[in-house]
Amino acid sequence: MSTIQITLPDGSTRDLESGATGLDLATSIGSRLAKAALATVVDGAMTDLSTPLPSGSTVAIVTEGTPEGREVLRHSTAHVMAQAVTRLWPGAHFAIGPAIADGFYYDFDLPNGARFTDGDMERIEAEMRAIVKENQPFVRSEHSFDEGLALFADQPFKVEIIKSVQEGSREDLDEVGSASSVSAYRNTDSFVDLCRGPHVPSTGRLGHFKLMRVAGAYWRGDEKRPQLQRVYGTAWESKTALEEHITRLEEAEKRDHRKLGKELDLFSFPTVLGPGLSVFHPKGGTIRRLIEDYSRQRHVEDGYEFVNSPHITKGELFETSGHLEWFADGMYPPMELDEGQKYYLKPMNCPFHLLIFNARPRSFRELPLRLFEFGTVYRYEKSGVVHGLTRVRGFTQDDAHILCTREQMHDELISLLNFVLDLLRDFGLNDFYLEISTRPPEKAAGTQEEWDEAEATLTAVAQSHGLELVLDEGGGAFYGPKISVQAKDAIGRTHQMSTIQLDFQLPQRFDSSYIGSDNQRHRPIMIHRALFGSIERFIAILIEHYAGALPTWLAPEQVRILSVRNDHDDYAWEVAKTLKAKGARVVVDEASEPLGGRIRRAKLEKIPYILVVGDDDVRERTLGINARGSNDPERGVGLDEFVNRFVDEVASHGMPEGR
RNA sequence: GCCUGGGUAGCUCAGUCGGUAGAGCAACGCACUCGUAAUGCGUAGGUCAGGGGUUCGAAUCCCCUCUCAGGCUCCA
Repeated sequence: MSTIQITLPDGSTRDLESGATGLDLATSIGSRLAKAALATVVDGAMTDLSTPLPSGSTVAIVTEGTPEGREVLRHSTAHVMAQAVTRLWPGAHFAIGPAIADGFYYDFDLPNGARFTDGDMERIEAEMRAIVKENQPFVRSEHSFDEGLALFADQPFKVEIIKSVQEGSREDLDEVGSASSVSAYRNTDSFVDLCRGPHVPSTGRLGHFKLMRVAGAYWRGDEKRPQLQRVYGTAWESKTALEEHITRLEEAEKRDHRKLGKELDLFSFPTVLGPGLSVFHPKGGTIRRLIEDYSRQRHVEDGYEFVNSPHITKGELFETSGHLEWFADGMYPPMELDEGQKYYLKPMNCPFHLLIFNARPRSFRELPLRLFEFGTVYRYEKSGVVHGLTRVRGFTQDDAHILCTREQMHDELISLLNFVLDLLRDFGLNDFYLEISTRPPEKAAGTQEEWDEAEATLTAVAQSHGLELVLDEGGGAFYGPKISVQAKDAIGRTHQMSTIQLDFQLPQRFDSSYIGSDNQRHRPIMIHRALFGSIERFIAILIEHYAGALPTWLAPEQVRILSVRNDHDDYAWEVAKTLKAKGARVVVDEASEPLGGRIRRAKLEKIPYILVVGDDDVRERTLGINARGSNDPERGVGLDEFVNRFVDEVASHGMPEGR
């Protein structure tokens, strides 16, 4: 018997009998590894544990609990679900079933137009558990295209995939395995699925899964093609990992800004207004005012000019800008006046800012001109897409347009990105990465040099911040490249925050120009930028980031003072007066009901500081401090000491020290 | 826009087989005056999302509309 030599990831080598598989390799290393093994990576490509290893290859064992291991496990679980569905609904067609973040899905088309209901989830799960118990093997086979078409003759979606690969489409290569043949995995005589693999050795290796929901999904993601039913599930390597995942979902749900917005009385969506239209209540309005005030202050410091524009305009403006040509679907239909004049609600502020620029001849000496506005815009989002404050039909952008010369573009972008990151950090968002969208391959406004310079500058600036940079090749709009700042929140979700977009197009459409030092007219470059994106969305992200416990400087109510008995009320009001003189937002809650109940209510409202004043405090001019996040009140703190602490914390944008 | 599931008091929810509407919290009133996460008693609060239908009788069954949630598509 000949032997083969295998190199392990650590560089060591092992000799195995010819024909040895990944499982043999794992077994030769240790029984625990063999038990945890799910698949192998042979020279960088994932294969099944049962595939014979080629001599001289470098092999890594994929184990449970690793990202690759989970992917294999989830993908295999998707197959089990497809089998379960075909058992329960004979004749069901299945389309595509990949592993995704935290789980998997599979798309189905049930016979006779049948639909899944929520109650079916349990039935399918039970059938899946039976399949797991049967410990069916995953057996790989390779076929020619014709064999593949015959094998899946009763599965039209699979046939379509095979045919499209056969015709040279690369889109479905991942499903099939290669451009010259198709691979399939068989679990039983009656269930086989087209698949690239790899899979776990047998269904007995699975089991820690849960079906989450059913949803409609278009075949091929195309709105015009039939809608299939997608079943989502989550799957993990152990019961503990599954439970932890469920707990994380519950945690995210607790942070949901729509839920907290209601509980904390910040904003609402009165149904009489229509979908995607919000009202801010006093507390939410306070948060909003604080965010806007701070933003205004920073913009003044950074050399922005404040402008203002109306919410409606004649259609001509958006004809000039091109919005009516390209973006009409996203706009509210026009209001038509008696004379036939059409007025539109504005979906964007940029054309107005260009009118301001164009209002009189501009000199190069005025550039860069930075025009800022909290501009409220209206977009007719499709009814199914509105979501809390993050996707609405009426919202306010912290919108600015910078008009500058091409020579100024570089420095302007550098200072702009610094400004953005600095501002976001002031709100406690610290974990960023950047995404750069570059020149689209087909048509693009502006010269190649302008694009190159803009892209190089954006890249250099991003790198100078040491931030992770994701390239969105060719993803820019035709009128200019874009950089967007993605921020990770406290539980690791990413949100698109700021966008900085260069525009080589709009100044041309509006025939904007400035007079250069050469006494000639020149076309300015325009930079669109919104740092919060929209204030509504930014508030939503902050609420979720902080789980509603906003830092003291942003808390609508910062301090609540509770008197122990009514004869402490006067002192409570005196403390309130002292704090208000320092700008604090304070409420006094007099002793009309027991202290415990008042403490509880204030805690539920996530107020940063609850101050309790009783006999000792009136006598000594002190306070009892119950800070948010703490269940261990501090007694006998001097009033002046607290005031200083509070003022420092607000100035530094800090949080209460909940011990 | 499409698919699936919802909509009962301000909030969170219960409501059996189709038989005439319930709880807790919040609100309001009275009493209680208390040192760190729920004081007690009482009062009031409903077009069961809206409209239509079936029925002796509808929160409950059927249809339409509105709206919300989760997805899909979309997000220049």
